[in-house]
Amino acid sequence: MIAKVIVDVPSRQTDRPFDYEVPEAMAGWIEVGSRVGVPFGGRVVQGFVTALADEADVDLDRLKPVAELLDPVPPLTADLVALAEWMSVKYCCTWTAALQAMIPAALKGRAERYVSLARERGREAEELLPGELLRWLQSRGEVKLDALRQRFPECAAEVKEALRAGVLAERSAIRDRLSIRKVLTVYPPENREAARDALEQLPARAGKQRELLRLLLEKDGPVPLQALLAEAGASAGSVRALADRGIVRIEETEQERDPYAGREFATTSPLPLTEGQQHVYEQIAKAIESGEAGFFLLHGVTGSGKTEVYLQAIRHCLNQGRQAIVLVPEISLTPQMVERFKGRFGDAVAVLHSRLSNGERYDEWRKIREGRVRVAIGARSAIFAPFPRIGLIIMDEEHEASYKQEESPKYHTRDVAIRRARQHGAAVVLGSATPSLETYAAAHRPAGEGRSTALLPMPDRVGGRPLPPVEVVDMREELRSGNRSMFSRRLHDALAERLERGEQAVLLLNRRGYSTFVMCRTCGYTAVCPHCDISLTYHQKTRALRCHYCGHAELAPNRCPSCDGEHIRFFGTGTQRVEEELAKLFPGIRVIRMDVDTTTEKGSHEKWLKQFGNRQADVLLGTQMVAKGLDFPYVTLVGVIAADTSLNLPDFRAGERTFQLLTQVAGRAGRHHLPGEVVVQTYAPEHYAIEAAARHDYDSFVRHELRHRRAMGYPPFCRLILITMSHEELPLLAAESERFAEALRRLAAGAGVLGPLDRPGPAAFDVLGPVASPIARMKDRYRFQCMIKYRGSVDAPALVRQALASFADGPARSRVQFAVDVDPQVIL
DNA sequence: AGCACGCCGACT
DNA sequence: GTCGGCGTGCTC
Repeated sequence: MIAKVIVDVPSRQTDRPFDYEVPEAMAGWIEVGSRVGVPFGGRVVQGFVTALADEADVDLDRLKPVAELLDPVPPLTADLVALAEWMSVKYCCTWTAALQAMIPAALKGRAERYVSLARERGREAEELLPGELLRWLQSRGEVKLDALRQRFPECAAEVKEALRAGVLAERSAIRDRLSIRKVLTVYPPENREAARDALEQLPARAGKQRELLRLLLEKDGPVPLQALLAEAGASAGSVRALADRGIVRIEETEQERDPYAGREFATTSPLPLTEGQQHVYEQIAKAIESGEAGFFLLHGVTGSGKTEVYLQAIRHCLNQGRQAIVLVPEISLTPQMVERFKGRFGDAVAVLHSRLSNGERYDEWRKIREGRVRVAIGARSAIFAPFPRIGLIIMDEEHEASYKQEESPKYHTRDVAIRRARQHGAAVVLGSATPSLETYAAAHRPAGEGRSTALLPMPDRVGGRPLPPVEVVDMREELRSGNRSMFSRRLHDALAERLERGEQAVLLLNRRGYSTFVMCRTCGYTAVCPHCDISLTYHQKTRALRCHYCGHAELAPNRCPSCDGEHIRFFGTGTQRVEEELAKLFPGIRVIRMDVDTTTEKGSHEKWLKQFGNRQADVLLGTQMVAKGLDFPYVTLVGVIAADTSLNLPDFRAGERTFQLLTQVAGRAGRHHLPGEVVVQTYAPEHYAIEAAARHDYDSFVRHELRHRRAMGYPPFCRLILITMSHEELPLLAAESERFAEALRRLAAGAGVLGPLDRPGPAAFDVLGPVASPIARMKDRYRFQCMIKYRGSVDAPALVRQALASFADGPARSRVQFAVDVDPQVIL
């Protein structure tokens, strides 16, 4: 039998299946999706089996056998292997990169090399190797090559020679980054009578052993060694002594790292659905029952009770014997959200989010793979949950930019979800109060043009509570009337009122555009990274200037390096300044500040929210992360400090992002019995994104925005591919990128689709550029980019792949690096 | 990505 | 005259 294996070597040249012979002993175990170690170019690398075949494509004498099978249960299912191939085609990435994105980091194995003395070569070994090294090897048998290198760094030449001569035998194997956590567990004696006798017979001076045994006899099952020691105040030696007497047993057992262990989740039962919810639920339920893929846009205002619909749809899906995936943006995977799902489905839920350690994430993932849970809830990578029969995929806050992965493979979770649903005949529910324009367009497209997405509107809030009134404050007006503070009089008064009434406020600092750079007020000098064309950001904690892109760090200067002036200013994180201002205006005010600085620590996010929920603070101040999914009954005021900072970004989605953020944060106020209000400060009160957000008017926003997008030729009226090219030498890069753009145009012309978007005909393909990238240099490499705009039935990724292929060869020294971003979400 | 094979400068 | 620099090319 032959296994086709994609090896984990991320290069375009090796990104195709290689053939290996399957040894007899593995035949019954190896499957499509198995992770294997295979000899490749003189070492063992990790790979995934993508197919099994009877015959090889190469000469049999070139075939090598699979060296090892790494897991008894394949980590990937066959449909995931196929999905990875689809991703590599659609996103112009390697197949192996797509496969790697599907498994937890703990399984990203690295080859480890072992050496031992070859048998019957003792004499030669004595000649070649220093005596000390030889004796070390003899006493240990097989050792890790790394360990040997560390122990005898000066013997490199001798060891190499011995390896070459075959005097030292070498073996390599893939080792997981992390094994299943093993805990030593103490098993109490099974025969209580005998144990009691043993207790009597323990020597009088073995006090600790006596104590331990007595404790153990009170338990009715095995006890983790560490817990027992802590309880008895004993050392491991005394337990070992008991074990040596044959009274107790110590064994290694696997332990689950359950991050939610020991937490009680109040069980919740289904709430009665409103008429609107019921209608939506029935449509989704019908789609699940049909067993065919179905797509829905659940367009529901904040507070319309989408989550309850999700929960009941999932219940229905589970009742059909199928599994469900719930996707949420990382930032809104709050404890509140998790509690709701755990409360409804208990232990049938696995939770995957970025705050888990690698080990915890691996354990949650194994629950999925081994069929111990039936619901997976998590951020974008949860779309790869290895379930066998998915019935429902829910994608909450569908418009969130974080669903696009910004590293290769640069996939969009929405597209992958739709593809996976097709494979499983599952229903996809995209939920949002502010759907992305792409999804909105898909749901309003006439039937028969592309995928058909059914629109499920939920325009009413549960309980009929009105959306909070939004007041827009013109900050230019404030300035004109002499208020130079960052708080308008209106927001100031509203805050004072909450403090007086003992209610709470959420303040959002739209931090995009606010940076933390350093500038000299005398000469205008700003600190920039020596390797990248980008300002350095200031980190107050370490007083360091740091580059976000390459990690370069330096100490912040006290005087201006350029003019030696003293007026060098650090523009601290925006939230810090707001916090200071609040303390000045309202002495004694209790503020919780949530931004990257205060939430990096594990669990800190949860801690702050809990404090705020317990009303231990008056104000929750933060960036984007306070806008999403929070639900606190005493929040009656939401303030947005500067609504338009994100409006002026040079990105065609700036308006859409601003509208979404404002709508979302406004939804945080007055969710319960106390009525809420929202104050939005801006320098552009007449902008349609701000006006529409203030009126809670999605339709009006979309009409404006679509008109704008059509005029400018942007999605959803076309699609984009951004290609970034980089090289150390600018002239070479300029010439090569020009050549690449030409190659693309030639290919498109050959396919008969080259031309601007307004070109007549069913398809168009336009190549803009090359131009210098917005970040023109990164990690000492210059960067140029081409933007492709296309519409209609063009296989644009295929054209890009073809063009790329012709640039793969040529002198390696002068090879330009290409990065392809299909459907880019951030154009900066 | 590694690792080996292959052609030109500073050493025993 | 050799050791080793890393430039190119292949890996079932």
